[in-house]
Amino acid sequence: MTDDAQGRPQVAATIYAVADRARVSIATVSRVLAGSARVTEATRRKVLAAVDDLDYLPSGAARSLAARRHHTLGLVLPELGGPYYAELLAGFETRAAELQQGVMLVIAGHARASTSAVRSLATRVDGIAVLGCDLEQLRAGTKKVVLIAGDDDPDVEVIATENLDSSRRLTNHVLGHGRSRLLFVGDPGAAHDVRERFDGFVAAHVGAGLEPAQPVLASFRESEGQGVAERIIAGDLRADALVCGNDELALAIMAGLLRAGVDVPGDISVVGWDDVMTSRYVRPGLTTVRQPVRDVGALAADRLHQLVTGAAREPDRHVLPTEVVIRGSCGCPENASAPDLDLPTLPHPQKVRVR
Amino acid sequence: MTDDAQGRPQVAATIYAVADRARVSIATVSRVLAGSARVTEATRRKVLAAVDDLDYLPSGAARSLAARRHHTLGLVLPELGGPYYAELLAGFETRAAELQQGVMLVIAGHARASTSAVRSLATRVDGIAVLGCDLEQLRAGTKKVVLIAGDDDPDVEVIATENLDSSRRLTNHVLGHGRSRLLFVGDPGAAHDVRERFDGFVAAHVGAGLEPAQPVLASFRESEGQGVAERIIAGDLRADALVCGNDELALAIMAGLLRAGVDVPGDISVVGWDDVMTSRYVRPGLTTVRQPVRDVGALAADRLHQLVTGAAREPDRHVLPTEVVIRGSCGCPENASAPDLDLPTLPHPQKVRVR
DNA sequence: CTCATCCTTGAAAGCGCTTACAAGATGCCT
DNA sequence: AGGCATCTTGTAAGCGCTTTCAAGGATGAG
Repeated sequence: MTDDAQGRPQVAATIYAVADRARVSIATVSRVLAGSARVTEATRRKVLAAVDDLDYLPSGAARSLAARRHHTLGLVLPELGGPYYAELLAGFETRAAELQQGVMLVIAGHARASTSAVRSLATRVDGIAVLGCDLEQLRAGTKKVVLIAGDDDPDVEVIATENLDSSRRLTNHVLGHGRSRLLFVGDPGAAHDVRERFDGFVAAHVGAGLEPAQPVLASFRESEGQGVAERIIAGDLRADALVCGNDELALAIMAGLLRAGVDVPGDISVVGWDDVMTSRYVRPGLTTVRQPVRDVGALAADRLHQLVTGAAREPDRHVLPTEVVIRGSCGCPENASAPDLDLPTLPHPQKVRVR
Repeated sequence: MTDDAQGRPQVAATIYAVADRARVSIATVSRVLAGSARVTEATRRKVLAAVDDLDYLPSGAARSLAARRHHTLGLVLPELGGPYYAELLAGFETRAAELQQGVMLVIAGHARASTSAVRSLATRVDGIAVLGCDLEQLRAGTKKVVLIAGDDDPDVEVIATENLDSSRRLTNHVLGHGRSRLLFVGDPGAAHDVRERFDGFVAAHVGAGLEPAQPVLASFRESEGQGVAERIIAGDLRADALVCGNDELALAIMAGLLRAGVDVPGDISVVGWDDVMTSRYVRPGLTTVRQPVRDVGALAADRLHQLVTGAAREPDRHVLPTEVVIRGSCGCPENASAPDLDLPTLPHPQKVRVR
């Protein structure tokens, strides 16, 4: 075994090399490294010294194979645009790290390629958390699964945020501004949580004795918001308030409207969902709904781990509360101090003078 | 072997079960699954049928152990706040997926816990890409390493974006607005790329025969920007232009300034770095520098894979070009059609009437 | 001093794959 | 028909660990 220019061995040391050097058996090395078994302090030190000398790093593959556990959790996300997914991922990773579990990420993107990606993911993790993707393929497997923001399913663990009621309250708030021609922008068929938001929109209308309009189908991208704004400006779509499925869409629409000289919220209210950073910075501030996204990620990792270790037996359903954040885009005075505005560490520019 | 309520086997099928069912040897199953070797069409179909019947999913651990390859790349990020890291990750994952490699993510966070996290990461991947974290521990290992946004190091692969020259140009642009008391906000000691941005700031001053001020130390968080804004308002800090290390900081400072009635860019110019979404939406639009973050991530995955497969032998250094994005916060008219403003798919609200 | 008891340590059997290597089957030519 | 090259398939030896089981040593009681 020769070393390279930097003087480090070309090939990684194995447990055998460590055992040899410490003059013990590989079983003892394994015990020391596992930390659990009873080993004399003297041998422990010998082994640790050898590990150190050789820069020994155990092979994860061999370990997983022998122990039948990967100590790794998988997360499948449809994309990584916007702060929503990043935040979720951060919560997931952080909790997983606390549980000493690694995290493998798959961005599902196009269904074709992702099927194989998810299958291959399943070969290297103990369990998988899935957001917004079809999991039919997983259903069949023996891996543990957690569905994030998925529909009710008694057979599967689900972590979701509250949508229906907050959407109803948000819609009611907009109606309370005297608006009567509201449009829901988003595709209720695209994801379960969007469906629930639309249902809340409908429920508020029904509660007020109004007829809800059909949803304006649009996916959650800024470019689509642009298109919606144009249709409104062109008179193609008539509304005095827009309840949007997420903030990106709402922001893009609002920007398009403002650019064309439409007064928001004077002529038309716009509200969103997610409370992204930009929503705090634009004028008028975007009224929206804040979800505990990080907590969702953390809880997903937590439950997945419990399912894997057997600490949890039955799949359960968890719904985390959300919070309506009132700013100016709905028609409220910008400096309204709604109770949910207190985010002490974040700036809430309110009486900004522009120009 | 009993099945559970849903009728799926409790324990995953192995290659032996598949071989038995297809009446072939495990070697043949392996060959069919690898897809490479020469196998009769008839046997191939038999095997594939058995695989299908049994819902066979190979064990990643066994596979990695036997083949001495994990087919997984690791990525170590310091955090996941803001769009920068998410974008990088997206580029990395996407490219890795194209190369049929899995991705394991570690958020380094606190050094203490992350040392063990990175060590354990190293046991399950073929190579590691690191951003902004100490890699002394990795240097010693036998794993391949790519440094993202790291300092020059002939021994290690480095992927970076151009900082010095674009920072010099950006600073010159601000100086061109007749500003003379510029402050750099950020901590050049915190990361190599911030150091380069500060160096560019200094270079521009030197080029103009001016004395550069000491940097205003601040980390890249909105809360710190708040503090800087307060110091300026209090007169604690005097400046007619702020060159900020990133957009979050610039946006928070600008918001704080505007809220206090300071005219941006009339009284004071503010520019940032990164071109985050919010920078396009705020008024005035934030003049900043756009980096090909996604490409950086993709290139990192690419090079790492090449290093692992041996397609690349020598560590190399890659510097990707950046682009100054002129908006209103530097003092330019908001509707200036600077050449780098053409982002056709993104809205650039320009003549927005607010209230 | 002897024997039972408790601890520490080692031997060895897998975990589920990949991959030389070898053997058998098939087809072609003379 | 026999001999040889070619192609397909099987045999078996690991890959580097964990973990059971058993052996040997140390310890204490009688």
